[in-house]
Amino acid sequence: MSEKSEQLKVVPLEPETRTLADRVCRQIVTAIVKGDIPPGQKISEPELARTYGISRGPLREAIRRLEGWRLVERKAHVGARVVQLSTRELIEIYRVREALEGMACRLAAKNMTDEEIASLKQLLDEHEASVDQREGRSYFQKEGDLDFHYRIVQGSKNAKLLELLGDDLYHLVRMYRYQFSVSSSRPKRALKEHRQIIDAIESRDEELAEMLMRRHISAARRNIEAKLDTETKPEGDKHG
Amino acid sequence: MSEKSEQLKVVPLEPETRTLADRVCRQIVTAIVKGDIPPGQKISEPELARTYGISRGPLREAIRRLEGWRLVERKAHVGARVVQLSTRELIEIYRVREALEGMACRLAAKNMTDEEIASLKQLLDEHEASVDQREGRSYFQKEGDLDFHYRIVQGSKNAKLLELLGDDLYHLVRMYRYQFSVSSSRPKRALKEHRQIIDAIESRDEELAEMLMRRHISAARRNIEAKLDTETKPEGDKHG
DNA sequence: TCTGAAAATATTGTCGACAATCTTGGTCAG
DNA sequence: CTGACCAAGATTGTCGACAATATTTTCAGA
Repeated sequence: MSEKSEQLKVVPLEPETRTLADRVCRQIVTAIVKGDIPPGQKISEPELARTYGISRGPLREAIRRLEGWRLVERKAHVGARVVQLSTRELIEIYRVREALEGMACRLAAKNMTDEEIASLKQLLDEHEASVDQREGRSYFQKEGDLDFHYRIVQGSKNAKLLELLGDDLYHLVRMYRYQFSVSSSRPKRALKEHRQIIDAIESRDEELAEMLMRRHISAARRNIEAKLDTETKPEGDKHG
Repeated sequence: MSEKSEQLKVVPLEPETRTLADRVCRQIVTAIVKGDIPPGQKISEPELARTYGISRGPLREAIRRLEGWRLVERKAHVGARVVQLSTRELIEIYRVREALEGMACRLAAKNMTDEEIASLKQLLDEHEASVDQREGRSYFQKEGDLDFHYRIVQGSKNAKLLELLGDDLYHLVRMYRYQFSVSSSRPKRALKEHRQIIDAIESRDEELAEMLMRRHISAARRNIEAKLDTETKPEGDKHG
């Protein structure tokens, strides 16, 4: 028996935990994103089923969902492996983000409510405080940045955009950040760009808002490209 | 050129027909897109299992995949229903297409090979012939148009873009076209825009290519919006 | 020792049955 | 007559077992 047996069933706090597959799916996502299940690792159905204490049925359902979110890749009669992001794929993702979030930002400039804008500006204030004191940096780098972007997408009031970015891409971006523990490498610069973006949204300048967001993401992509170049170049060709 | 003897069996013609779920999934997609299973209809697992002569296991796998592609919506302990596109969702999809295909077109201007460009121009010639003689119109309206767009996305050489557009969006667009049997309503105009786009790609003008594609899709969206307005306004409220 | 094939093993795909949950229809109180 | 409650039916979620396929191991021959 549990002490908290009186669960308020009206509003489920964690969305969709009504079935075993939902719960396990969430657990596996966390395990993959945080690196507990390393990329490239094979996912054994019997093993994971034992681990989580369920049958293979719901587990396969969960794995299927992860496959839809591109977190694992599956081949018939062979099995599932956690995706291993190549630099090429990472760049591709940022190109997609530039397109989708640019549009989201344009729509947000049109559709965001004044309350949402005010709340978002407040969030940036908190981020600034976190950046100033060093200990908060990791938060901003890992999750806070995505919080900002996520709110913009929500503000676009476009459910399809939210689906594509939230389900398909942000999981991968988070996984990448945990894996390579990539720092935004210039939190103050990023924060300044965030402020420019919210200012453009506040003045309802759709054109400028989209352009700033695209430049913001494009800069992040080029930053990654440059970092990867300097890491691979000095060592020269490897498979000689 | 070199003989293609090596590629005979390497690439399977029908992708992924090795398992029951794959085959049935494909069948159901066709049934849904063509309207044999009408939108909003409940999908009964036992019934469909009998229909296709398989067990509920592979069928659930297939349904789960359709859910990932947003062709059906599922609720726990209730079941799956074929999605019913609202006008709002359709407009949302076109906004996403504007963003993604605009980016795809920009990348295509950079990455498409001369052979791909030549082949695509030839495809447009065929489309023009089809438009001139009336009997070909339906082809151009239904599938040919998407052929053009699909090739642009392929030419972007961005696998993520291809995934998102091919898996998530084009199914829905096709379904919509079959359901409402919506004519492109101006095939000659669309064809002209297609030619402008491929010209921009050929001259490697990324900026122009993206802009033209965005205007092309944006025009299609506004065309739908206008058509829906004129259809709903004059007749007034229907469910009185 | 190395190569190749065939058996052995392990994993995934498929099936039928049972349990949990939702829906439907009917009954009874107000 | 209306509304709520309850029971019966149907559907989905879950489980364990069996079949089909891929991978590994073993062993014989060169």
